[in-house]
Amino acid sequence: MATADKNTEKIILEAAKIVFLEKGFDGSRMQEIADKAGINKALLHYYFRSKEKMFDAIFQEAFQQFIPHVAEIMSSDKSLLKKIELFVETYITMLSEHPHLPIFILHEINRRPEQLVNTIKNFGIQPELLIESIQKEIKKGAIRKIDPRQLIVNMIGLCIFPFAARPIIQRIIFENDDIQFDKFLKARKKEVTDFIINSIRLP
Amino acid sequence: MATADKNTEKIILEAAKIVFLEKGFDGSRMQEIADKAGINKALLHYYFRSKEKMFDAIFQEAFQQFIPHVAEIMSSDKSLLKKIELFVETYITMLSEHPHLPIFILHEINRRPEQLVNTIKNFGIQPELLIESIQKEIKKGAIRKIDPRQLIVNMIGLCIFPFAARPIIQRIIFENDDIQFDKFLKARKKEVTDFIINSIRLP
DNA sequence: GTCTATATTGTGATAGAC
DNA sequence: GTCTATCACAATATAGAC
Repeated sequence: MATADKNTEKIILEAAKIVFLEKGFDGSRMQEIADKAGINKALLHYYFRSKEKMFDAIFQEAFQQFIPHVAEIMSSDKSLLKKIELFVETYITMLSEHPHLPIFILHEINRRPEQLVNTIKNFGIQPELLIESIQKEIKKGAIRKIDPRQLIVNMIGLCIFPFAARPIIQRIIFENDDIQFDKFLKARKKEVTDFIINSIRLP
Repeated sequence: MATADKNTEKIILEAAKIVFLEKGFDGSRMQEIADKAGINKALLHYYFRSKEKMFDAIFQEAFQQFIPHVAEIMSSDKSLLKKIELFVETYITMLSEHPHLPIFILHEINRRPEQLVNTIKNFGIQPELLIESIQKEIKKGAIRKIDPRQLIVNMIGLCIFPFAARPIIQRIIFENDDIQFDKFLKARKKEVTDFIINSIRLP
């Protein structure tokens, strides 16, 4: 694992990320992270002082990835259909590359909401921008009347849920076939886009 | 907590359920469960032998609740609109009463998929029934062409996601206001129903 | 910076009295 | 059935040599 040239801190962070994302804070062991990084436990503490501080570093990075950076997409001058298509496409692609992200973030935030909420605040997420941009579309008469917050939750939920529930869905619907499920995810990009577009078009 | 008349096993199970659902298996402590049940640790082992066996009892019950018992609803002779409305209404109401259920199930299954999948198998969930019933609607020309599996995932995801992501949504969109968020959930029943109906109606 | 050895506390589980 | 006391080991963290 200790791939030659990289500095130790990076190597540790990579190992920690894998373990934390798969097992969560409570289920992770410093020993396992050390093993995966090819070093010993003491070094972990030398670089990060405590398990919690190490976790915080990982969580911060993971959360930033998890929250869709949707402001740019939505504030561009593309058509609404294109915007939504781009959002869904981008988000599902990213999640395919980091499939553990959803349950990790969801579970950890649920464990320590007050504590981790500070981390959130620093990112300056502004849902108002997105909400306004949706409201504009409604006023223009481009889409039907809908609570923008409901729409946002729908869009994000439709993208995230299959990843958070993958072990269940794959086993119950796809008889635990990886390839089948991957096909399902690929098809899902268009499927979700269509689903959203249809649901907000005028009656 | 030890409310007089109930037998000890029930009392333990209730305490265990609260702790496990909030903190997960890895984050839960036998001591905390004992405290909440108003007894001592030794009794937990007297009744359940191990933490794992106790957890299994809780998980089994929780999972049964989590999987929507949708077969009855979908195989009735109500209109499709009514079926979907009933499904969404029932499911969101149940989740409102057990808000920790989604992340708990999602996280635990992700931790030990192989192990917990056996528990699933015993429930004899048959998605084929639901899939067929959707396909019938498509053939009738009642709804547009859509992969039934995608539609099922959409329906369930739209219901579950706000609960799994509640701590984030509530803080980012609702400035951590409980009442606002509850209103949002209440409105969501109609909102999700409309969203689905619109998205599958014929072009 | 990196290691070995060790301190210290936490935690699941059992023994045995009542 | 329920309790107290205790075991055995796991896990975070630190001390100190190199």
